[in-house]
Amino acid sequence: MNGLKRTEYCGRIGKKDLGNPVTLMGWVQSRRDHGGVIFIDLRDLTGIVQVVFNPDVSPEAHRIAHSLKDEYVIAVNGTVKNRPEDSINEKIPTGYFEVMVDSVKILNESDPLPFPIEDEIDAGEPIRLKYRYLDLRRGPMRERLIARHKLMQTTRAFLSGEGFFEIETPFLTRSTPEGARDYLVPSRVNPGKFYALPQSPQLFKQLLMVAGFERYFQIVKCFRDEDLRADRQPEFTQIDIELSFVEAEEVRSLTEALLVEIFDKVRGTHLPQPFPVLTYEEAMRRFGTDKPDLRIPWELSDFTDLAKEVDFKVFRSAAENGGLVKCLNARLCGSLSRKEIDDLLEEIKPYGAKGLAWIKVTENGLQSPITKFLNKGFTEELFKRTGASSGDLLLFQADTPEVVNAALSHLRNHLGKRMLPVSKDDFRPLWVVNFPLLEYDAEEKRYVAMHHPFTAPMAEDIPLLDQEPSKVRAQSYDIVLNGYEIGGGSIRNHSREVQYRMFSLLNISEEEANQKFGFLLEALNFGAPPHGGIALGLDRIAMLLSGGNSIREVIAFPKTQRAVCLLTEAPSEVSPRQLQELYLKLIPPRK
RNA sequence: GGGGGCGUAGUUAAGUUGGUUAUAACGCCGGCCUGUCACGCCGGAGGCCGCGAGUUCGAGUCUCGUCGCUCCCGCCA
Repeated sequence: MNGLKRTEYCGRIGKKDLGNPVTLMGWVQSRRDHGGVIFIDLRDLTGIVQVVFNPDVSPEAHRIAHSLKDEYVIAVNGTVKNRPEDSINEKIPTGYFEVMVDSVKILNESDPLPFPIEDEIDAGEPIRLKYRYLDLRRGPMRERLIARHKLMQTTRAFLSGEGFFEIETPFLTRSTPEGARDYLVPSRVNPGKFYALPQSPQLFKQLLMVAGFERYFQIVKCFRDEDLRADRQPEFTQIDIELSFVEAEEVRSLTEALLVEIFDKVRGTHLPQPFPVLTYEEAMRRFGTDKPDLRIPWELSDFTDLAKEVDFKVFRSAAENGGLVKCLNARLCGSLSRKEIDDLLEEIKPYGAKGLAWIKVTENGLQSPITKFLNKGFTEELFKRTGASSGDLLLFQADTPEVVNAALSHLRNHLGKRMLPVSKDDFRPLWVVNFPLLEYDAEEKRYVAMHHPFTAPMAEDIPLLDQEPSKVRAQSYDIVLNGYEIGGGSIRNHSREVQYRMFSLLNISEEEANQKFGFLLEALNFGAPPHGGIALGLDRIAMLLSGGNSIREVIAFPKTQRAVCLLTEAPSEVSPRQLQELYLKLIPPRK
């Protein structure tokens, strides 16, 4: 840069600089050439300031300014001046000042851009991802990544202050059964063997508890080779926490304090404590989901008992065959037209819904195609259980419990966000606790762990492990915010016996358990303290903090839904030589 | 694995019942302009209508297939 030294940032030019010489460096945001005087908005990390090239002040600088184009990188020397009174720009923080340029140096040129560097942009996501380094020059992207930085720094400061140690764990580790599909890494020095990238540092953090660190945390990448969603990337970041000598309540109150601190420090939002705590059973009953969005003040009510008595076949057969009949009271949605209500069925078909029964509550009574089937007892209870009043819309599902809950909770979210003033500045956290320890996997014909296989059952449910495994509740907890699961954890099994019982319920023999998890099981034999922890989804928290709809917006270099990086074009083919070194041979994909 | 939406200049979009040379805005290139800040004015270039078949005298438009992006279901302990 020929010994040039920047003396101030563009966004920080102010009264203090008036009359002083400054050297600024940055990018050409825009050029306004009046034939005579030329204005440039110069941008750096901190903002923009107008720099002025006047041929009467410096003919040489003015000549160079003619050749400047968008996103050229330049250094300017000049003097800070007040703008003429009629030229003040109130829209930018430096709008009262400008820099009259004496000399300018072009540090680098730029090709014409694929899209403009502006806050509001209408370019599509693919082009933004291909040129992510340009997309990240835009103010909103910069702010989101800076907020993410603050989130990480706040977390580190808070947890360090609480006596936690940040300890790294391996990325090249062993593949274990259960859970998500692993990303595998072939080992060159061990032909035919593979590492797996961790789905989470779960086992290592438990080993750190056995090692006596008592309080561990890590901000760490995790890898899961599963299909992507707006809130799911194949590599994502967790705030991973584990503590010894604690029970669930302590992990929860620590997590609450951390989240309160994060929301305060990063966006100045106060989260009221304590967070509500719902059992899994209660969440499913009242909201039909284990991650309800509490910004929507609607609940479900159960009519399965009464449905057995009514003359409406859809209701009665569901109720008699182990299904559920539930109702969502979409308050004040009675204004929806017949067609709008019919269209709702399309919304819930993906969840297996086959129909949608509805009742409008009007001042003149109930209006519905199904009231003629309902007996008096049913309609009386209708008001009691749903709290319905005039103007409300009651939506019914009668089907298997899974379909009923999925469909109604989707309608609750869908209609709630459409009909209610649900704000992204409104944050409603809650805990959902005591999930079932196990769920039956019909495909594999065995139980699988709902959280993970190291989760401890609730002490009072241990007797049920043999008779009714599906009724056993876990000492587990999810933290939910505005309909997103932003974290989950549990108290772990520190007893080797209980851990073996868990494996046997999962249909994993003692021999297999020893082979695959032997290192953990053995560690439990050497004075493992009672311990538990939680993992928070940093990307999702960052997304919610910045009001986004996708975690891609808070990840510097995210992947597309096909798990491709449009910037680097990863994944890519590799050379035959690389494959040979790894003793790998490709099999063409089945058609 | 399945369902929905989208794919047309560099970018974002329009494009009628299938019909002449595929439009517009921004951007880009050239010229003019000494107080603009979405600067303004004049002129110009720029197209594999995602790709491939098919129907048709004729396809951006209709059909089938395929690829890509996206949202969702399954999947994600």
